[in-house]
Amino acid sequence: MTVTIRQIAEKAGVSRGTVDRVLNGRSGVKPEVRERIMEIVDELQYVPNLAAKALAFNKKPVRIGIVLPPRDITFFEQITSGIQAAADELQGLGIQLDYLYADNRRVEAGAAAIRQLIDEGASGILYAMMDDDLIRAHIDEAAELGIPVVTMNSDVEQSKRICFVGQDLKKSGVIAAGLMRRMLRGPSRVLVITSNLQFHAHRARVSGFREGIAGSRIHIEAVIESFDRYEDTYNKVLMQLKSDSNVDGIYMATGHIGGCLDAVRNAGLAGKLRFVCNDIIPEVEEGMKQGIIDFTIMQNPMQQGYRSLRILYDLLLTGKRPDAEYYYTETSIVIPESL
Amino acid sequence: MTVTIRQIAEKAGVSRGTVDRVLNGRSGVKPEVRERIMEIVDELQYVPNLAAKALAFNKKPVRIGIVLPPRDITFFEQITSGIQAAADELQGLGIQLDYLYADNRRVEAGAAAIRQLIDEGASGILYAMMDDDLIRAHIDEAAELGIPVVTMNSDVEQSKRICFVGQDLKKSGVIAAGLMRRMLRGPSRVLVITSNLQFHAHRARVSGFREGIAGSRIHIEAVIESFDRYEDTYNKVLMQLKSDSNVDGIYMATGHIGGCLDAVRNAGLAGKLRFVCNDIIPEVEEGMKQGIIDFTIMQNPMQQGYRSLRILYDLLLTGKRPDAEYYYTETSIVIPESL
DNA sequence: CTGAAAGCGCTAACAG
DNA sequence: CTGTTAGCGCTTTCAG
Repeated sequence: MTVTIRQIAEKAGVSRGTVDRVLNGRSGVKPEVRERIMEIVDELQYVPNLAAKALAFNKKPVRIGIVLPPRDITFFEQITSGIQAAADELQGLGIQLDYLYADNRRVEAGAAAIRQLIDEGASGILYAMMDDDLIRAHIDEAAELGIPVVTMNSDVEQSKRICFVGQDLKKSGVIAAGLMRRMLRGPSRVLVITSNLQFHAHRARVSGFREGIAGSRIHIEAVIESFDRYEDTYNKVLMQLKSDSNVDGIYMATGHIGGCLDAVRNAGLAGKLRFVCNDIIPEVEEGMKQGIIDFTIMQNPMQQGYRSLRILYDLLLTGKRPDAEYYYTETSIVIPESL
Repeated sequence: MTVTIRQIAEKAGVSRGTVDRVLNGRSGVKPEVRERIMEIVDELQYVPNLAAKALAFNKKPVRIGIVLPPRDITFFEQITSGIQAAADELQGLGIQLDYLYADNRRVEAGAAAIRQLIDEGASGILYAMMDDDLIRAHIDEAAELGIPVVTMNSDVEQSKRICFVGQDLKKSGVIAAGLMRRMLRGPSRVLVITSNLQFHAHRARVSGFREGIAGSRIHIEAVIESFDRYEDTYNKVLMQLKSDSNVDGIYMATGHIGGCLDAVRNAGLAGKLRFVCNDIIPEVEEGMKQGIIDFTIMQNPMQQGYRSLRILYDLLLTGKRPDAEYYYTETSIVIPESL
């Protein structure tokens, strides 16, 4: 028989109201009573009934605020669809979602969104935008007020967020190396392209790649910093390919994929060198179809959205704290046939 | 404002009991009243509240029976863990799970399990065992009694099961071909190994592979039927490898992977030919570590378990019918680094 | 064929 | 500090 709050109350000789107070850490219970109740709870292995809880919450649903970049950024659509999937499952289980879209190039916009959610009395926040001191301060403020914040997709480091859900950048670098090793079996030279080595996040993939090729006969010819711009990427890669005729592969860790592909095309090397990159955007699909890109490595963005919301829900409704500070979503190897 | 059963009742001038009867298709409501209520339901876009429903069901939980092969088959552990994950989320939401482990080599055992669940009054059944006429008959019987059956992992074709959740065999063959193409760029010959071409399920991967290599310079040297046995596999593959010195790759569609790996080893070809197989079992991990196997293709078995239970839950508790007859779980490409 | 009422387990507001 | 009570929305039994 499943144990209820009422049984605990009877066994402890108190009312269920009191048990509820103890269970939810509300103040106003004599310490000794609290302790006795806790003992009984442990002993009976009480597990709260979700349906009952959710139903009771229906009067005043738990509000979860979601801060996202503008809707037109396609990458986030997938994340949003994951959030939506979780929301569908959680439909009618005592929550209400408030979406806030903020300009992701202005930190003030992100901060303002958090502020707004705090003011409106949100119970939890899902934040998927850039890292910055101002943002950090706002997240910490929410945390102080007891509003848990989950960062998603890109972390806000050193903040009081409850956990981060996103990709394992280093792992994707290691996988890229594994793929290269399978395609380039003899002594060979590869180019690694990244945005900006000053950022930890960008270095992670490159260092994973380095680790991954250790012990193989693959040599990194150069690491090119492209700063995410088409021009820089195109020019630097093209120059390298022209000056150096023995490049066997390219690992595009981060940066402007279009610029890189064009450089390969104009160097007349399309399909002649092995090419591994990340994520799937139209340019990548195109490049795969043309046989320029061999593999792309994906971080299940749907899963990111799904997990983030679930974590917040579980914390808010069942009190279950996330079991880790970092939740890495599945890293998968993709070829067009596997989509 | 969310609309409730009570509002519908008021608007229709009846009691909530009557609305409930209509909503759940129970008999004993005058046709005209039923119709009027249905109209209002549509008009108001009524969505039942899950928490309330689940809570009410708590008196007499919906019982879902799960028929699985014996616990010691490791492959099924992953499926079970997926079922468990769904069960955890559904904890306290009005269901109760009954696991039944049956000998998967005896159809009578599977049939008896279904019979038992029917007799014990299960509301839904998850079936993950072999296909057979006797099984089909039992599934159909359950279906007639209004007990939905979901087949998982391997389908029971032409039965009245509500849907099937499993892998897309053909797709995995196509992916295998895509991987081979990326590793074997020149004219090359591959061996395809399968269990038994008489079965549709086994032919599917092979035909997917054939499709996938179309237009490439890969040629299928031979399709070997191994009948899942170590001996057959070992002997046939070894013989082929010895008699034929120009095999560049092996696609192990189904069969005894251990036998095949040993044949490759003893032919002195470990690491010298490209090798793609399916799933991940200890032998495969070993083969990957030794550099014999390049890629393995996986069908997320956890997802199978998770989805299956969710589908049954949604059907039973919210009345949402599965949107498709076939649910294919994600097919993913795996190398050791990506695990 | 239909209505009324009790109850699923928990929360919250109000007394005391 | 603690007990009581009235719901949350739906199902189910018992009358009528």
